[in-house]
Amino acid sequence: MTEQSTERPTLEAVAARAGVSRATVSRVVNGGDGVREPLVERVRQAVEELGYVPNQAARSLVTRRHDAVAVVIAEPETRVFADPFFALQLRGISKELTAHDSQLVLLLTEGRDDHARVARYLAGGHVDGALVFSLHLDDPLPGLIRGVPTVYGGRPGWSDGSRGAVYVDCDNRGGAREAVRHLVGLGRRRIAHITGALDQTSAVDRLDGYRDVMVDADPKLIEESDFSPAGGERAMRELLDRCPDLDAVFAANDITAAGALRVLRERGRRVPEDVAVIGFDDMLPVTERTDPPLTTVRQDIEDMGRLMARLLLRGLDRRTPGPESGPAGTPSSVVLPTTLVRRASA
Amino acid sequence: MTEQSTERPTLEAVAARAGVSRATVSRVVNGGDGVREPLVERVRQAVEELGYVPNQAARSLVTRRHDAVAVVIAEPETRVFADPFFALQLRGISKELTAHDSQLVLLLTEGRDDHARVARYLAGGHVDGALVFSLHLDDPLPGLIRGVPTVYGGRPGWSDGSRGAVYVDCDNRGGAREAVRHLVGLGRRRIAHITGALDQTSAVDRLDGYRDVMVDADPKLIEESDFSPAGGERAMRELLDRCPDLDAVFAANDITAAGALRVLRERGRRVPEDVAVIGFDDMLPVTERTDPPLTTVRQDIEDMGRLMARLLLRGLDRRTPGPESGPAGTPSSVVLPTTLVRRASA
DNA sequence: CCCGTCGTTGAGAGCGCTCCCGAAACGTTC
DNA sequence: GAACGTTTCGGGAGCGCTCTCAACGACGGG
Repeated sequence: MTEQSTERPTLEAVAARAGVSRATVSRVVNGGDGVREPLVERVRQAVEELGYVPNQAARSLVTRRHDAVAVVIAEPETRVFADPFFALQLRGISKELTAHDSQLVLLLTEGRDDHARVARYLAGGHVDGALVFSLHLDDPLPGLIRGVPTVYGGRPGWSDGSRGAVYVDCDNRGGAREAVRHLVGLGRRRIAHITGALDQTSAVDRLDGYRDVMVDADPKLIEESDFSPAGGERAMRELLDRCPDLDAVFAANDITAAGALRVLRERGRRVPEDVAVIGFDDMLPVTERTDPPLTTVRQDIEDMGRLMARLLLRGLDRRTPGPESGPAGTPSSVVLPTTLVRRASA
Repeated sequence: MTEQSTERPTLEAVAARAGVSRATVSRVVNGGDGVREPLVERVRQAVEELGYVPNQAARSLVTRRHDAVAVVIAEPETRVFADPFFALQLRGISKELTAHDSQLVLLLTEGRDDHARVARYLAGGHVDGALVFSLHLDDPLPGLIRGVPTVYGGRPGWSDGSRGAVYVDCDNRGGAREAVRHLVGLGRRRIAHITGALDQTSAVDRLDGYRDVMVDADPKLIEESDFSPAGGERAMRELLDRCPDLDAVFAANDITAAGALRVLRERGRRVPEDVAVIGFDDMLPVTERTDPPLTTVRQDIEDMGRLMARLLLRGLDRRTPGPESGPAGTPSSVVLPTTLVRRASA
């Protein structure tokens, strides 16, 4: 490991070199308003020569800002690693934070009762805000988060109507409706649905969308699953046994659909001739590699991440100016549209 | 967004409440050595009552420690999201850091020339150390990192012999040897190899391992690829066209192997009867879902992450005690063993 | 009985920065 | 030309913490 470099220069050192006061250097470093041009130049040069970098610790000690936000991923392992969902979202978040010179502190919960640790960290005031992925109805985390501006990824599912929580989600219900309508448009009548894990609002919303179109659907056409490939396979087998006459399947996400496709092939059903299949998410590595390529409902996951970060940062900015900028400053939730991507499977 | 909570208590406040000095409270908060038991108790209670949490900024200002390490992922998008490699490694790192009360600051590079930003951040002394994934031979990042203890994920590939860099890697070469030997043991003679991206040491090492066993291999049996599913498909087609008599394939990783399997099926070759296939990594979501299930070389990715963090933290501890603990304190690189996991494909 | 020693506590300096405020320099206006 | 803004800059306090050092008893040995 490389050795620690020599002593880092301080504001004081820069001031001395530029022949000005600490205060002036500080002003220049923070934008340079109210400092005359020649001085600005002199200070800039001194900063350059000494390779000065502000000490963030000293800075946050007085400003009480940290230029850092926490990203909390409180999912059980399964989903996090089964599909690149979070990776994409992180990418979006990272881009937005970088653009605002903020750092990303990643908190992964380890096991069931690790929430307290995360809550304590957030309460400790080490970050300016938090982006929380907590899509499960029974998740205790939201209740534990106090005193930290928070934006949720996906509509949180607590019972008392998401009491003013800010979240970013995609139009799960609308997207599901569009998918099922498309199947109807193809002349399919026995359209099955493999649900996601119903302790997540996304799964519930997609099911609702399905029901919106299939108002008098045969309940036997609905099989509960869990967003996993194995779950998709299981559900597909179940459905085929129960309703051999089904002619279409709307799966709650792509990897579930991929599992369904495997079972359909195994059972000798042709896709899309015998059974049309539609997924959800449009995870490219999945949808483009299935056989046949998967028709699906696209949501722009990276964009959701970016938007979450933007909402949070905006809320943070709002609390700086003026005394009590009021609730007008708090941003509200956003629901992003989805689009149907037609490939070969439906 | 929830409102910021009220003013946080300071050391001073705790001291006042416990009727002791700031120094004593500090001692108790940091372990309590050299403070008599009754006082410790009184302070502990005051801390509890006020809900005191140390201000990390103030603390690092004087200690120059941050209890945070940066994780730098400088991969182009493709690989990061194609397989859950980094997600698993992050999990391992996170576990180890959590156990040492350190935070994880995630830095994703955005695009080609974002290295400077990362280098600047690391040089800024905001973190105690860095874990860097930079597996490409031409990556400028390692050269830019100065003055921050760093552990690399995967053997860095710079030309001048990894000048003392500390890294954690798996035994790519040995694992490849074992895989190819296994194929030989199955009686296969025309064993092809689909390489990974050869600007990464892991790909080079696996190729070397293949060559170790196939000392006089027909060069036509080696096809260069890039670790991607699409690349695997392309390479497999190429190989089948060039060497129709091949009876086995060792692919540089699992998703490449999955691509190869698709092409083999498409071309009517039975696996493993006509062509045996082995992958590398043992990414469960991939290997267990291919048809047939994939024989592969397992590396414990999460463990690699954990080990990287442990190495870094150990190096950090070493620099605290005594004046000049010397180079004996610097940890050295680790190469983890691999194991062959037999499934149906070979 | 005095003095050195040890263990325990508190006072105070200072980490590097921001920001308030007052001084200085420079117009502007009547 | 005096009185009064208006910038522009520096002085200095202080953010919350750690850590050195001195003070202070208690205690045992000479």
